[in-house]
Amino acid sequence: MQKTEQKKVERRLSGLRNVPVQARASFTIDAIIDAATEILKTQGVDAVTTRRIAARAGVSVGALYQYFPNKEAILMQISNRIMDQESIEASPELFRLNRQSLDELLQALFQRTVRTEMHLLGLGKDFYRRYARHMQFGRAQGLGRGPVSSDQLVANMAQLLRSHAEEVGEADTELASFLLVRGMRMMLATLVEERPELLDSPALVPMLVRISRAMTDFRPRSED
Amino acid sequence: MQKTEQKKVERRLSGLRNVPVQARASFTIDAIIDAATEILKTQGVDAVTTRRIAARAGVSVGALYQYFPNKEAILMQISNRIMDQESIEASPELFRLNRQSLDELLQALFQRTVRTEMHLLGLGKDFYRRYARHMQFGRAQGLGRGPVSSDQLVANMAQLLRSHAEEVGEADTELASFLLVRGMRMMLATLVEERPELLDSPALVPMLVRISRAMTDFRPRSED
DNA sequence: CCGCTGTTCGAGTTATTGCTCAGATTTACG
DNA sequence: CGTAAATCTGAGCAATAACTCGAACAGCGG
Repeated sequence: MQKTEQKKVERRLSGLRNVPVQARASFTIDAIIDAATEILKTQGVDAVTTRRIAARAGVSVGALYQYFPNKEAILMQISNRIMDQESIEASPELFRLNRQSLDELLQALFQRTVRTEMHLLGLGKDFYRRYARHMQFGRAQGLGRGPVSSDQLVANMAQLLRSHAEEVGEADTELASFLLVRGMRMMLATLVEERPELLDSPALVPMLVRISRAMTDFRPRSED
Repeated sequence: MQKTEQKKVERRLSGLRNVPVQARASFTIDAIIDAATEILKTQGVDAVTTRRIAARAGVSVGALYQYFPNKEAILMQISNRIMDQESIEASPELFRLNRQSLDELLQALFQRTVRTEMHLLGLGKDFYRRYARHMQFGRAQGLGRGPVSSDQLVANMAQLLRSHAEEVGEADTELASFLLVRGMRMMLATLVEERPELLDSPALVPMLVRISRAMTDFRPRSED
């Protein structure tokens, strides 16, 4: 009883069905994820079936369902792993820039975003659209420590904007932070997906900075 | 032979398998689309099966495959119809603003975009993500007459920007127009999808105008 | 009213899928 | 070495899907 309850809680957190206790089980899980990723890359989402995953991973279908409640969970796990990995890599840099120039922080954030989206897109367009793109970050991409949802990230950005009030002014910080975090991500994602060659334009970074300013700078315009 | 070739061409253009010549066939096609739309709205994409569509439309599966090469084509047709309809509605207004203020044109464009995305999202999130969101406009949303692809729309915007050179300056107009057309659409789509309540913020429209300026205004900054 | 073409029918074909479960196998550990 | 827990097996179940095709039916020009 006690143990079953415990497992349920852990399942919630990890997205797994059973938590592996022996080493070989962890290998199996990795093999499954790797196999699924491989099939995804080479044959597309629709080719990712439980049978094929099992075959490629060198295990049986049963083993697969020992740890994943369903096929979707595997695809999501792939997305999550990449996002987690990328945001862990990005965290130190962003944290370092946290209390410094807002522009620099945002630039770094955008650069990381592009990296992540390219990585995810590399796993195939269909997968990207159905699973990766809309997935929210489960952990912080910066600005904080510990697990942080995408909503939380928006909230953190709002607070950051308020703390930079002197160079930002006052207005709808909620809207601004949402567009800054989610909107810009989608914008960059579209760029990555449809016109990757434009990423090399020297005009891009300055433009992004200006867009960020347009989102954050609420001070009355001198020119108007 | 001649006729078969002709049909192939028409299929390409309309996305249909056979072109209806009698009136009842057109009714059937409409009934199919309507039925599919209804199921989509009430039960989600995965519930949209050929059998169910046929049943609800009061026809047989065979009739369905007479006109649509496969199920996807039906879903796409739904997307396309909405986009076509919306852009036809929008065309006069945008054309009228074409040679006037750039800001006003863009504002109108964004407003229309929000409308369209809300309409599409109303058909369900999964459908929106899998079929609608990434679909490019098959016809002009404005700025021109006749069928215009999304790429063409970007090109038109680029030209428009160049024609407004005096208030725009010179730089990467290609990047700017892409972000203005596609990027902004995705940004607004995200807003519509995730935080529709922010659409009512009085800060939104001014912010969008400022963002557009940040994308288009390449003149050297006086403050820098 | 004939005959031709466009249209509709819907049972049947083919295929595959996600997932279960009873039992075999491996590991941990006293 | 023995036993209980963890792990793995894979044939088989149940479900349902997309799509075909030969035959029936309806509209229309002559």
